[in-house]
Amino acid sequence: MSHNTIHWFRKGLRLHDNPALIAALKDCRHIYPLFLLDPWFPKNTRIGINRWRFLIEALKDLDSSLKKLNSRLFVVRGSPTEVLPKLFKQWKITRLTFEVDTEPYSQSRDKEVMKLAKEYGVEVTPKISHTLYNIDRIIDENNGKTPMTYIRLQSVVKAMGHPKKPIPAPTNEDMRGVSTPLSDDHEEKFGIPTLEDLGLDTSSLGPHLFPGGEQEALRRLDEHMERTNWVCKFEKPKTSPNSLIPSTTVLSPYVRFGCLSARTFWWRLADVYRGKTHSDPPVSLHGQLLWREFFYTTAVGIPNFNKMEGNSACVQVDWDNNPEHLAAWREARTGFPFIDTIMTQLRQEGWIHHLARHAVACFLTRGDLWISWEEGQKVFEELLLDSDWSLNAGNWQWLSASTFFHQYFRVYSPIAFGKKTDKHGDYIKKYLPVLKKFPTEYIYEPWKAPRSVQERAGCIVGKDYPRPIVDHEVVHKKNILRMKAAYAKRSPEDKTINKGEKRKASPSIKEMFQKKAKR
DNA sequence: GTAAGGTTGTTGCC
DNA sequence: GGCAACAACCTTAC
Repeated sequence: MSHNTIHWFRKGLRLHDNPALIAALKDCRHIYPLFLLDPWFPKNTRIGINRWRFLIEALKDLDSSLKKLNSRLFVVRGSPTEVLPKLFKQWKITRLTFEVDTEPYSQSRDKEVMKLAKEYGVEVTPKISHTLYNIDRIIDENNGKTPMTYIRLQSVVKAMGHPKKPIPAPTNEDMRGVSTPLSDDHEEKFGIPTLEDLGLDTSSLGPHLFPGGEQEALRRLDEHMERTNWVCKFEKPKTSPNSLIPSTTVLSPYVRFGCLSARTFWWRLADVYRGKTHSDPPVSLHGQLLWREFFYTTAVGIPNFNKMEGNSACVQVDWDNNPEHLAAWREARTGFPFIDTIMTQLRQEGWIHHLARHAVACFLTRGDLWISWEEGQKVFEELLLDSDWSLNAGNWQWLSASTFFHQYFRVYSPIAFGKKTDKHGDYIKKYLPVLKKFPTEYIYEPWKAPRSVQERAGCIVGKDYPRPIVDHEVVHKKNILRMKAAYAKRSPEDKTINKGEKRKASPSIKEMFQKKAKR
């Protein structure tokens, strides 16, 4: 049978290692590569302007790659459950393919869509390619329990064998006998909108440091993989949070949108490692991909993963409600130059180093301001190009010592931490020009500078740059005691998500489909 | 029940 | 630059 197929792009904005797309082209007459601008996302999540730009660029790149295969991308605005049935009818669709997405909204959306597809007699083929492994299987292989430590996850996936090898992008050979019906008004009806078309305010767009798209992703991957010595020696904790040129790969935004396949990344690293001495997980680059896998797994296994309440793995903390402090943190005016610099870089450029994320996350939550990690999660969701539902929630829980990480007495100093890798404060001077003339001695704590020094630097603390909003020395000690109290309140059954019976079986979309297909 | 280990803390001393 | 002390959490493995 010759199918009319929609391949629905959501994440996975790429042609390489895209098994659902390859499946779409099999026994296919007409292929419709589709992207839906689902209003649910801007309504229920935060998408900053830099993230929008990255997405639009990724779509443009996809369209240009599809053109080379004599196809095009169809961009349609509207909710999937409304748009897809119309397209099923209009295009006489018999098959729908897409990449599995484990986020809660995606899961419920896809279940609805699969129900509709059945009504319309459309066959559905979901494929796993966003993660290294089938996340449901990781939990199954761990006796139905969510792995709560990285070491546990490592031993589970080790027993599962290597991640699958990536598959190549479709070629003109794969496209033989397959066509995309295009109308003369394709651009008007299905073209990729500009940021202006979407009614977005582009005045706060930052410098264009990380253009979106698969081609850019693969180019950057090649560039980094050529640095074999650097790749083999990579140890995450030893990279610098405040170097002027990123000390890590910054491939995360590309992996987030699926412009780069995690499996492609994994196997390219394996090629570099082969026959050489190299670092290992958790600190190696392979280790970083496994951290991603870890948080994807816990996000599936732990209900209410992006919240404190109703999240049984999460320590329940009496966080303060302090809108002034929250705004100061978000808007880079805490009075701590290291913190304000990181928040400035985040807002302008959409990326900050992992350890810089640690510093500002600790500061907002258990370190200084005692504000809920959920508030920080919202800000990162908006501003980080690589912000991802599972990873964002997981890392905020980690840093706030709410879940996974429990050594709450280890507190980052907003003054000392940055000095380790940037003694002179060059990073601060780059992003906070108001402090540019401050002598090195006071760059991390300008409020300590004598008045004459402040005057010479052309920056009076309290007037041109804020005074620190808290006394770190006092407040961090107090907060350690508050954490101690929060931990003491935990009842024994709070202490582990896996106490009691196994996680009730909730079959993945792929498994549901397989079960249906067998009938 | 206990010991070991946990990506990535800070300070002060040598 | 290395090391101990600081205070002491959790999960896992035995």
